[in-house]
Amino acid sequence: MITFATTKTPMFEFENKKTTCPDCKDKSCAAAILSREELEMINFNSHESVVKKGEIILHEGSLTSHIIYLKSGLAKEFVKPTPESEQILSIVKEHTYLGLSSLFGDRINHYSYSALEDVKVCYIDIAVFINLVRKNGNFAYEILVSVSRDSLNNFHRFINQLHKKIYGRVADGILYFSRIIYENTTFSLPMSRQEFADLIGVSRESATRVLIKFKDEGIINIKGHLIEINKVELLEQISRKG
Amino acid sequence: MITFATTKTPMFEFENKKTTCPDCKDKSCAAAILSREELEMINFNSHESVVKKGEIILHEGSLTSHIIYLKSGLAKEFVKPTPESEQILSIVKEHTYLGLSSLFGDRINHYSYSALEDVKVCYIDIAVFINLVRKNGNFAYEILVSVSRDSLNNFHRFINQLHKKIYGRVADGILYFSRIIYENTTFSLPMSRQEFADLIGVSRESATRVLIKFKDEGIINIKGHLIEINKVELLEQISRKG
DNA sequence: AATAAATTGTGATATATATCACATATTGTC
DNA sequence: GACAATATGTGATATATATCACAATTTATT
Repeated sequence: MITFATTKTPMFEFENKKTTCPDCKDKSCAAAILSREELEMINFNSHESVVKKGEIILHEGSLTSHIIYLKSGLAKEFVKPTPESEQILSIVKEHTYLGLSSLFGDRINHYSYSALEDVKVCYIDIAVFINLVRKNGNFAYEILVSVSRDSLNNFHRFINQLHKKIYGRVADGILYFSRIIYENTTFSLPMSRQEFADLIGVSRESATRVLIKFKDEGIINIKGHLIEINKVELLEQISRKG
Repeated sequence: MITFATTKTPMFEFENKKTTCPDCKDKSCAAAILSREELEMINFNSHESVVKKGEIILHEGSLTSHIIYLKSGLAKEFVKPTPESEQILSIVKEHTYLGLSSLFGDRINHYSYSALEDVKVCYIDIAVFINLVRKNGNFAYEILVSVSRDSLNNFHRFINQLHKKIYGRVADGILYFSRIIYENTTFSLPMSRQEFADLIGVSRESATRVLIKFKDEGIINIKGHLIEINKVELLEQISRKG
């Protein structure tokens, strides 16, 4: 059996865990197929924590010491191409591992993650995690499915982004929150206009202009962060056209 | 042990294999750790073929029946956002599996692949491949490493593309072929100007203008498809600046 | 509740690149 | 080798969006 480098101690203190891994109701699909013994092993080598809105969960460039599981809440995955600009790659929902591709890629975190609202995370020792992958092919298969689906989803969004003009991008962004994140035509945008612009790859002023135009045209209603889609089909058409 | 749906018969005839899998000198890193028995099992359930330049290896939208291994040559991975436009996502070198993320994602091919020159490919039955993943955690781990690294590499290119202007994109494109594909400052671009433009996400005329400008400024030499980089540091600076 | 800081929305202007048209060069087919 | 088809390079023009400046609004802090 292969073992790995010792894990690094996180810099901040953990809250005591309220639920053990075997009894956890927020397991990932992959974890759900693990045996009780395997879950106990994870339980013994992991910690749960609450991260407050706006706080960094994982830094780009840092060494992966733990695999981080987003138990509840929303986070944003982003990079800073320059010190004063930020590009948001995707929004991460609950029941998702953060940085899997970085872990298996080269052990360095390629993206940063921060909490968009107060979130619960579990830090799982990577030696234990990797050992489970190597020993349990079915578990490895489920992790492969996760990494693959994340990759496909994010690629599709990037491909769309690359060939669409600003109206299509704004429409895509709105539909992303409606369809993928909240599964509702009414939702509260969990970020500033600047962050929304960073997600869809346009300037803040341009994003605001188009949002206001969609509002003036009755396609959506806006009240601060609250967004309500009135004309779904029209928005989808704008999304398709680009 | 779990087994999967029967594989579909490929539409075209295979050439007889010249080398068995255990004796193959072009194995992937993952395949290199398989036992002789496991390699014999793959050998028994796979075929080798030559695909000519310009021919499609795998169609977007098709159902995955085989995992395809690029034994030698170059291919391009692309999508067609509209019937008359094409976006090249990446260039695939030899010793790479095609469409791994689609296989593990949802069994439908999300991208198309075509040969940029005559290539050799092996078609491996996916039931056998997936069975090996489930049974051999170390093999699964290596496949995870492959999928993760592909994902990281392609994401980085997309992130760069999204925030760079045209000069940075052309510089990136040239350096991509020099550093990643050919590992040489002199190489023959294995595609038309239109395809190069499709890879970096600009119009054909704009790509040509910048290439000619780089040539006029002595940064590169161009002779048809042949490109020679004269000022690597300057090109890298342009690449960084975007 | 007052105040400071940050965010948002708007107007004006600058600029980067796409698009269009077309001549020339290169490649493929017979 | 001749000819057709495709690719390339260039000039002119259109257009989309970024940038800048700043007033108004909202949020955070005390």
